[in-house]
Amino acid sequence: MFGNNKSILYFAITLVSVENTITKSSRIREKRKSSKIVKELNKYISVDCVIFGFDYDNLNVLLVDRTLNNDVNGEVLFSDMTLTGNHIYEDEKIEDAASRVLFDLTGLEGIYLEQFKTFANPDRISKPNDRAWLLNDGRDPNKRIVSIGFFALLATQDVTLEWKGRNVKWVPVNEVKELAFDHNDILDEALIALRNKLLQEPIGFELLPDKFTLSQLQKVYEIILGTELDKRNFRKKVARMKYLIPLDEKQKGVAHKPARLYMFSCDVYENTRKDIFGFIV
Amino acid sequence: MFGNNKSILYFAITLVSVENTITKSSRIREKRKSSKIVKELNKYISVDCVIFGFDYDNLNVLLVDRTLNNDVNGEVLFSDMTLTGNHIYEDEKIEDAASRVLFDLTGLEGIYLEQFKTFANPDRISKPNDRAWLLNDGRDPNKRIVSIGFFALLATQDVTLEWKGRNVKWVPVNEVKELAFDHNDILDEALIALRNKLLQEPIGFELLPDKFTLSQLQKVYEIILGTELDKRNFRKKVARMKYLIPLDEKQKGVAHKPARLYMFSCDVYENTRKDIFGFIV
DNA sequence: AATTCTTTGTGTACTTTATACACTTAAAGC
DNA sequence: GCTTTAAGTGTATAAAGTACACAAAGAATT
Repeated sequence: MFGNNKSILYFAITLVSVENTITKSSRIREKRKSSKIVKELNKYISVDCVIFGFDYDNLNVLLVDRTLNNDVNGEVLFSDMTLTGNHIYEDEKIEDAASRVLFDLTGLEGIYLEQFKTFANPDRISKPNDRAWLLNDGRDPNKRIVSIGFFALLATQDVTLEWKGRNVKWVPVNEVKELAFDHNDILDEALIALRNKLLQEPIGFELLPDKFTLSQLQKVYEIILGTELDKRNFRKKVARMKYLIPLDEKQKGVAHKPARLYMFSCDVYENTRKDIFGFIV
Repeated sequence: MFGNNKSILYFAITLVSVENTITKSSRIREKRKSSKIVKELNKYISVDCVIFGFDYDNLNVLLVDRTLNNDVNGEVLFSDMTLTGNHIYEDEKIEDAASRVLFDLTGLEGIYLEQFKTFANPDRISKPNDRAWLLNDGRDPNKRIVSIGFFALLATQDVTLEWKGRNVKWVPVNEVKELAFDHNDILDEALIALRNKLLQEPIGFELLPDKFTLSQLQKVYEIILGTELDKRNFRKKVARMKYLIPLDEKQKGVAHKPARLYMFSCDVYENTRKDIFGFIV
């Protein structure tokens, strides 16, 4: 019934019609006008977004500067970084809150976003800096805050960072220092979830531009899984994945033999995917 | 670095010493005295436990009867079922809250429990019955409640249900009718998470008694994955899993050839597991 | 125009795993 | 001792995993 069914349904797609049928998971990356209606924020529920960005060399995570100044003399009391996140509006779905955080930072919509874990232990706001930060912000550090963790995947070159006022930047995940609150834990769990997902479903392309080369895709796997892969074997493997559509188009402006470009076809994937596979079947 | 390393570390374990080194994931199923200190419950955060129980024929889920009577004449206003769950105490970790719910219902500790998803959308308490139920209970149905979903795995025969006052029972997952709140959604997501996990890591034995036969283990996979497996191929596959330890002991009291019993060795598993495996490596 | 540099793109032999398939054996109940 | 029931085992074929090396394409340099 499940299992590795070899005679799977397979939709033939000609190279001519490819551009029409291919989207990033049927969602489109585009800008929109911010049409946020100001409503009341829920004080107890927040979403934290671990926004991963790939730049061909590193897996990066988007971090926000958190600097607390002395009210009187302006002296810097401490300065560190946090993951991106926000409290949710009272009538807002949590997925929408995560999309909103992402949109406010990147101006992008429709990018890959997945809930991976929730953090709600009573001691998650216990460090002095965290308490001082919340107090300064008029919040009660003794109240438990539930943080629902999402991770997002995008190509760094697809995004021009825009966050009014606060400093936000890409940091390679293996260069991340001590973060605010329990954000190191959240990042660690996001990485675990990302690795698992990457081994389970074809989401590697979400970290690349719409058109990508096989070497770029291979690099995604190598960097995130921390392993080296053989080029020929990797290509043999992806050749079996009919949803990776070769285009009649090549890389431009590279000082070497230009590679063929590929796209991911969500349609083909949905129609050819095996139900489940892994440990036993 | 990762990948399918064939020369994996392997601890030889003789049949003589097996009983000492084998536990259910190093945790012990035992009873304890309830030592709950009554503290304040957080009104906004709850845990819902999808408690799965396997009985060799079905995958069951533990459900609680929810009947609302008219205060005046005692007439039954409605009667349906819910998943098991509770709000958390103000100083309690969410994993501890889930363990507590489980312990209160089953008297068991140390059983497999995993956070799988959080449910917090604003419309999750919108059905009239749900609102009436909360009102009757002195709670505000307009306040958003975050529910952190956990699933638990156990063998139904390991547990004698004990919940003072309220009716609680095992229901086969494919016979579950409409549940309270968004509990059908939660159950569906728990099933998806269970299937994924079952294909990813050896947790099937968590649904069986400590000592089990290979046919019982096979049945776990068949029922949960909804597929039929070939007996010889299944055994060939588990023969490679060194953490399934054959015992010098056989089934008793069965009207046919008794099967050899096996145990899961958490030690061997931890020492021989490949780091990650699946889609690409 | 020729040379260098860099990355692309391809094939084969071997090993391991997956799949399909049927009969004998052990114990209990009658 | 005969029947019933599930346990336990092997082989042949197909598919996938793994290890490994060199020619070709374009850009940059001389």
